[in-house]
Amino acid sequence: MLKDFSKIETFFAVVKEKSFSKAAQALGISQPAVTQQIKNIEAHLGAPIVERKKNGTKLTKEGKELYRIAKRLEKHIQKAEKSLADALEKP
Amino acid sequence: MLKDFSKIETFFAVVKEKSFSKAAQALGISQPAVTQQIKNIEAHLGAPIVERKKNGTKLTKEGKELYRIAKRLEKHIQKAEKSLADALEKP
DNA sequence: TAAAAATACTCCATAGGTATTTTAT
DNA sequence: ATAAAATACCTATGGAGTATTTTTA
Repeated sequence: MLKDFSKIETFFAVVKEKSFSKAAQALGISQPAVTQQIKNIEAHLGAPIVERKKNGTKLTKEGKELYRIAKRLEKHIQKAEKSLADALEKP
Repeated sequence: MLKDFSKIETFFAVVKEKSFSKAAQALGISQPAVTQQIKNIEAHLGAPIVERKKNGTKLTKEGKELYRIAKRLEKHIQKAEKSLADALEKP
């Protein structure tokens, strides 16, 4: 699941924007695409991760756990990407 | 790049098996699929990562760097997956 | 009733398959 | 000569788009 991290970034955008449509705008994709990716994640986890409200979205308990864990992993990925870039571009 | 880690796992299989066709067998996919994924990675990095020999494969300098960095990241991903599973299944 | 999300399709890109050719020992 | 990788081609799946309908504050 966390292996295809690009889907998780859609989730991050939803959390940040507190809205599916604003997340879509921020990501430059359509709102249904955001809906679909969030649904994919929820199907995979077997639990809803965000409550959809008209005024905004709110994370469920599971959503909060995912956020916490995925944010931590994101840092490691970024560090690894940087290590790789350094290793390949320096010599 | 490291965000879609499943491709990297094909690379790991090639390293472990020292062969594209054996890696394919181990992964349950075809040999051309392995070739394609390795080529994708090489195109992305702008450098070859494995030398293809009839008797076996050998990592290039860049391949060794990728291996080292990706293996490290793999541990973090596994830890994150476990944390997630624990967080969702325990309550 | 007016926004935001969900649904229903359609389309396209990419991953993977089979068959075959090329390469290196 | 033979085993392994590359190439050529085809297919299918999944991600994303547009249009529309359903929610909920």
